[in-house]
Amino acid sequence: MNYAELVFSQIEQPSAFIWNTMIRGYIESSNPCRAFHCYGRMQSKNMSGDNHTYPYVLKACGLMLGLDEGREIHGEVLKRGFLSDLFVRNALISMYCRCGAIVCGRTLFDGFHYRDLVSWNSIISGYVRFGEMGEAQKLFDEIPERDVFTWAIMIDGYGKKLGDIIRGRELFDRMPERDLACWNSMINGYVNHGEMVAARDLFEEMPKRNVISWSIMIDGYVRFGNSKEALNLFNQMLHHGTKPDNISTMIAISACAQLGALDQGRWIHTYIQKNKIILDVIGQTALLDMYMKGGSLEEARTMFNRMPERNIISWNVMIAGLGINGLGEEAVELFAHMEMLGMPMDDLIFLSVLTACSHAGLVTKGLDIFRRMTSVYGIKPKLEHYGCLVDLLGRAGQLDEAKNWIQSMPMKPNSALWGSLLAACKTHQNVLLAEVSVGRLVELKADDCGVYVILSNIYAEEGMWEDVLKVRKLMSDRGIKKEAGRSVIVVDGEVEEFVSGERSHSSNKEIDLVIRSLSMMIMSV
DNA sequence: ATAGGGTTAG
Repeated sequence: MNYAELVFSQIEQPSAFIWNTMIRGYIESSNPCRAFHCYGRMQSKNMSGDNHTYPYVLKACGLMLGLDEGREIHGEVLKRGFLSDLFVRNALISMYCRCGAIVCGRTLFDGFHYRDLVSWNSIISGYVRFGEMGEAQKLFDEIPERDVFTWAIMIDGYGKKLGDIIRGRELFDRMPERDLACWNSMINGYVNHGEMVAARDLFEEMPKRNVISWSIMIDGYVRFGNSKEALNLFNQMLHHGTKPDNISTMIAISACAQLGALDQGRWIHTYIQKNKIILDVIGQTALLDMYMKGGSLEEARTMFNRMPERNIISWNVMIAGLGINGLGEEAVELFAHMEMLGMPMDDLIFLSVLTACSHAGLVTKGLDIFRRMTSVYGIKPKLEHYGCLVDLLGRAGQLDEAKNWIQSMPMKPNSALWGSLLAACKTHQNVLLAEVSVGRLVELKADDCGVYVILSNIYAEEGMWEDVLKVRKLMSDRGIKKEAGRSVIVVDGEVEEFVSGERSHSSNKEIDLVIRSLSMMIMSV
């Protein structure tokens, strides 16, 4: 497109066809705003659009959700008598439907008797987009003939999160011939409803797959917490010879991040570079996150420093990661840098920086940031922020101060908050507050083994042996057991999950795995 | 030329 712009700028008087080509180019490179702007330039050069221009420009308006701009074009269409053109009319209907002005689209649809399948499909898709399946179904029943688009639009609508997947499947089974997009829509419908087994069945059954089919499945597994299967599927996709694109690689990276699968993540990163896949900020942030979650602070730093564009989430990943790795000072510095740049702030960034403060024992700094959060940025602290504050004060031994915050906070403390207070009580030997915390944890049904171990340790240190025994007995009465640590690595292209204290792997392979995953194990504990 | 399929990260 850059090259096209260069050539275009050298043409003295571009024809309408050339203008149209430029506008189409912007749309195809997902730049509808520039497409619209290009049309503006065309007009300012006293070039008027032809019957091909309007559908393009209207599509741009629809894509950028520019209802006002779309109305403007509508006016011109009327003025120049293009409303009799079916293509232009359909484009107007589609524009209104995309922008949410379905009534306007419907008026146009009803106002003319010359309609084709595109008119019908456009208006049906408008109702589908805004969840009005009833009206969509009505039109679907009235339509004189249907093509593969018509069916696909309906299947897609029923496959939405709140849609009726059963009816979607009925349509899918009824339709005369299915193309790839229909299969993908149906599978995506199951994924949206969390029915991964049904999705997988269809996926295995479908005659042909493309990168979108694979992405839908891989994304589904990531979304429902089965990143291990997501990575297996991603590897299968490569094996099948389907080339991943920016979206599918990004999904795979987030799977790696979720698993802490650093090696596989690195491999994908290299693959991206080798195959000249262009990742946007989001994809790059996913990589950054993957390195952070994989514990490679150095690679994360390099990634962050080389990013041409960073948004609040990129900063957040960095600040949170530094904090978790004990580099609170650096996290706070980064946060200060953000403030200096006048970056927009949200509640999550404060959560990260407060966590960093508490891990590094930066009490004064943390309190200051907490105060500025409301006074300067107008962000109301949530339960999690109070949790950070309590953690911060607790770790620093200011247990009474922590207790005061708990008492004055406007919401009910949760188990994480009591848990962190309990941990602080252990560090700073406070039996009374520890007992209160355990009491609350029991109330919240969050009394796992760690809670009792801590409590009995506190008693032990105070020499309160009877209480120690009481706790131990309570534990066995309640059948509380120690939970296993988990970690995941990739061996010979297979994703393996590890559960410490469990012998699920064959013995010689297991030894190999143990050696190769030692560092992962340490990190996951 | 206008209508349908994966949009994501903390």
